[in-house]
Amino acid sequence: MDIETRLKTAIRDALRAAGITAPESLSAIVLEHPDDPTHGDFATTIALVAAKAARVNPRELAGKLAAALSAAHIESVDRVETAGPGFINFYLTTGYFIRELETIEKRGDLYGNSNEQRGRRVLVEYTDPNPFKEFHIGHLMSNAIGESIARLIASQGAKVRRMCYQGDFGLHVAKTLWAALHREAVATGSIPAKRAPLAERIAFLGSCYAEGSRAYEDDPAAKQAIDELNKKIFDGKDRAVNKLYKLGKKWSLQHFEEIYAKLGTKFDYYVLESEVAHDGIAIVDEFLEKGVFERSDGAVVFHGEKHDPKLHTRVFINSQGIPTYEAKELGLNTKKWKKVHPDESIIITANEQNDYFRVVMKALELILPEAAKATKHISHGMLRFAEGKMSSRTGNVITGESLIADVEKLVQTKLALRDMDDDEKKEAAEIIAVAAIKYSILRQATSSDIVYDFDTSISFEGDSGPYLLYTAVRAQSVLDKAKSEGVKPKIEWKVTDKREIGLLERELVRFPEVVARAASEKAPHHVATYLIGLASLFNGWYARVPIVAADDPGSPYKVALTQAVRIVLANGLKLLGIKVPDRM
RNA sequence: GCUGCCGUAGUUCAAUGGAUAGAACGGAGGUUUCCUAAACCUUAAAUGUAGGUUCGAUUCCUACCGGUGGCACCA
Repeated sequence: MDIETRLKTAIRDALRAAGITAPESLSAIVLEHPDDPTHGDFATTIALVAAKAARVNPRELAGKLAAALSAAHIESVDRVETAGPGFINFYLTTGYFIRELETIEKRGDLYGNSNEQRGRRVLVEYTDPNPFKEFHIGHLMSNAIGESIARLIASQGAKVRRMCYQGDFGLHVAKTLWAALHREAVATGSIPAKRAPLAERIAFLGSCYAEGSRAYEDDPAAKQAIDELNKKIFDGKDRAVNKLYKLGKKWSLQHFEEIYAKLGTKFDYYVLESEVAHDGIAIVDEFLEKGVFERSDGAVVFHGEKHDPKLHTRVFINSQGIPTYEAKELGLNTKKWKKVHPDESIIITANEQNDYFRVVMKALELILPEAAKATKHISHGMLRFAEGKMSSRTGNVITGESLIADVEKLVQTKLALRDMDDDEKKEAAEIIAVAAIKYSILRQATSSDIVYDFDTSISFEGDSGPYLLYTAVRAQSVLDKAKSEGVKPKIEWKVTDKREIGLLERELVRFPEVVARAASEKAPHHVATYLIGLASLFNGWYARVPIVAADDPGSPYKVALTQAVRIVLANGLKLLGIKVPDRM
């Protein structure tokens, strides 16, 4: 039984003994860590909450409960005190912390994991870039958040599967291909050769998309031509169009694969929109007959507002018979259900899709209620410029790979003076750059926007990814020194020691609790916030205390503590999808 | 117009309804014969406005103000 369960059980027993109706579920008993360490390791406000119903003085009730809790001699609890208006504070024993430190060393890279979600199957869909369009920094955001949530859930014992849904169908493809064909026709540019570097071919597609989008909005003739081309692509009967379509798609997917590798994501499933489009139509047709969908102006629509006034009408099949994003979403989700049958199906997108998802999920609820029930849409904020929204339609975007490359260059200048060879520097620069970017995304709650500014968004100091890496690397170099000087880490504690369990030890042992919370709330920023606090405590301690000294009897313990810090930092960073370089 | 989300130091972010609102950057001042100064130490600085619920509100409710997203054939 863990310490929190022991405390909560004891609190419930004490309440009952005091003649107060105690909550049946332990989760209703709230334990917190006081901000001020002199208030103990755990505190509960149960006396404040229960006092009113019982019509007693909260301070008296707290005193009564504390006396009972004291008398109960809870394992690992040193003493119980009351404070303020009726707080009950618990102080843990030295032995508790020493045993936890031993657990860290013993469990190593498994420390922080649990079996809380064993047996559950969870599917996470994220990143979702579209072939023929750029992989922009919004996709970077979805990837960082999705990857971290996947790792967090897996750390709690669930079987996690990752899915990437890529939009290879739809108007954006027609716009891009139209511009490519148009350029050839008017001889203003030609399609790059196969031998051209991939980056050049991708840039070509991006500029075609921007050109096609402008034409679609400004030129009615072009709009008509693009709509017709969209139909041709969907029908798949025009050989020339098919050939160009397949080529562009291949380039895009190849390009995305390079980025996933750099970011450290491995998908279990790739689903293309073209694979679910026909299923989507079939579903909509079937439920059109059953009355879920209706015809309107030649299109097939779902009147969301008929089910919930907060919802609105959306088109599922347009008047040309082509399925929209909505119909494809239904095809995708029924496919997920058949293929993976998850207990929980998580979809991560930008929050501009919130209202869209509410409508589509309502439709799914009427079609496949079990699947709708298991599905959870998590949205993240937008990466935006101070001046406004980023849009690939206008070409006003920052691509994922250019951002990584720019940050890498900056990191290289900082590594210049280090005594490392070029390959080592290059490898470290890539790891550090990805860490800096991912951390800047994961440090805050996923729902809020990030206003992007290269100079301030990607930080190397203070509350940043590189700070965490630097701390982990520094801890490693202390461990290396200990090894070379023959100081072996040893967790030992004698009653006669004058040392005290410090803030560093107290913070270290809270890691599993933080991970559990981050996993259940699907909120990676809890891990990020925790790691910064831990790193800061370690750095402060490091600056004050010499760790490695052969003639210091306390040295083996301090080396062991350093090792525990290194383990927890590395494990936490891994949950954020961040690797630690050997040196930096 | 209807509707969703968000307003915390100069700036970017934290804070399961609890004790003195916590960091980072930037500002001011300091630390390197010693394990990586991408570090450390000291210091000034904040809950949009008005009500309400509560023993207790940054957190919940209402209104207003400001920002941002969505609202029919894009994704």
